[in-house]
Amino acid sequence: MFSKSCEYAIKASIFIAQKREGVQCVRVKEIAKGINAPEHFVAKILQELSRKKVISSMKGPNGGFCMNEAQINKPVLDIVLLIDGDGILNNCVLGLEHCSSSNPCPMHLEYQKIKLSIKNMLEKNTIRDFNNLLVAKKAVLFTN
Amino acid sequence: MFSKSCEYAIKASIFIAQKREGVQCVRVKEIAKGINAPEHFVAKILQELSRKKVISSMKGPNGGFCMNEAQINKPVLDIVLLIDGDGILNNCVLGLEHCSSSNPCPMHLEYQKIKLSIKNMLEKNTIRDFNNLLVAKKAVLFTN
DNA sequence: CATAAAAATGTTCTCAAAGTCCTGCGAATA
DNA sequence: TATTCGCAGGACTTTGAGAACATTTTTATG
Repeated sequence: MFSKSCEYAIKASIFIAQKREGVQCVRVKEIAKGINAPEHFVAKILQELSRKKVISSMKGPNGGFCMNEAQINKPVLDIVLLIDGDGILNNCVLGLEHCSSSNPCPMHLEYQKIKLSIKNMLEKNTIRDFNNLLVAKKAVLFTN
Repeated sequence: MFSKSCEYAIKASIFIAQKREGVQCVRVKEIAKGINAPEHFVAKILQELSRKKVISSMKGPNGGFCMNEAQINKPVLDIVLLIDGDGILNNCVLGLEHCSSSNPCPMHLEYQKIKLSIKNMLEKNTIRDFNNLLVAKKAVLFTN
């Protein structure tokens, strides 16, 4: 479904939202541990998210990554589009180059419904929504 | 969604179902052309499908691949499970090793619905269903 | 101002999936 | 029974995502 990068991006964002108390920043190392992901790889993804203003960053001592209210309230779709592009919403399920309702592959019509429900789900759920589940101990970000 | 192998497997199966008039076989070369895929790679996938009885094969002159009635009436899910495994139905959307309703990732509940609709779609649609669209000229297997 | 901490940047390494190539073997038919 | 066509299947190459490493830049603070 998502690329590894995108999985990490989503998990990292939720993790930052969760740890963010006040304006405090979270360091890469802590994030990587918290979501059980390779540190350097996560660092690179966070840079990308930061450059595109999906999250914020502070250099220097006590620096790290953080999110403001507006960022926390963004739909998860924003992250997905940024990291994986819109392929998940547009690509043909059978890999045809030009597959559309006017020139569909055999599975197009059926798969269109799936894509819509995916889009819907990613649009209506924000980082905050998923973070709330975490805070309420109704979900976890990593397992052993 | 699917691996390239799986895309080719589905397209090839639909193509064979479509070309199959009577008991005639379709050669690899023709299949590869018809679904716009690398011939040798398709050959390998078709061997796999044939070994697992999802399609049939005939050696020698006028040989090739074909499908009987029972095979054509199988749900597409059979092919997907054979080539890609059940990951598409079971894997965690955020890549957690042990993600379940009793120990869910934040997106688990929402994504569960998507997975169910995918399973449903792949179960209720047979090769024949998709082939029918092709025959009715309401779909194509490759584009330029 | 010096120093240390942490993000930013860019390069390189690794590995599995995708794709290609090659040779052997079996079946059909003239 | 020999010849031809096409499957069987292993081995190899390519490609790109994922991951690790090294260096630079920025900033807080003593």
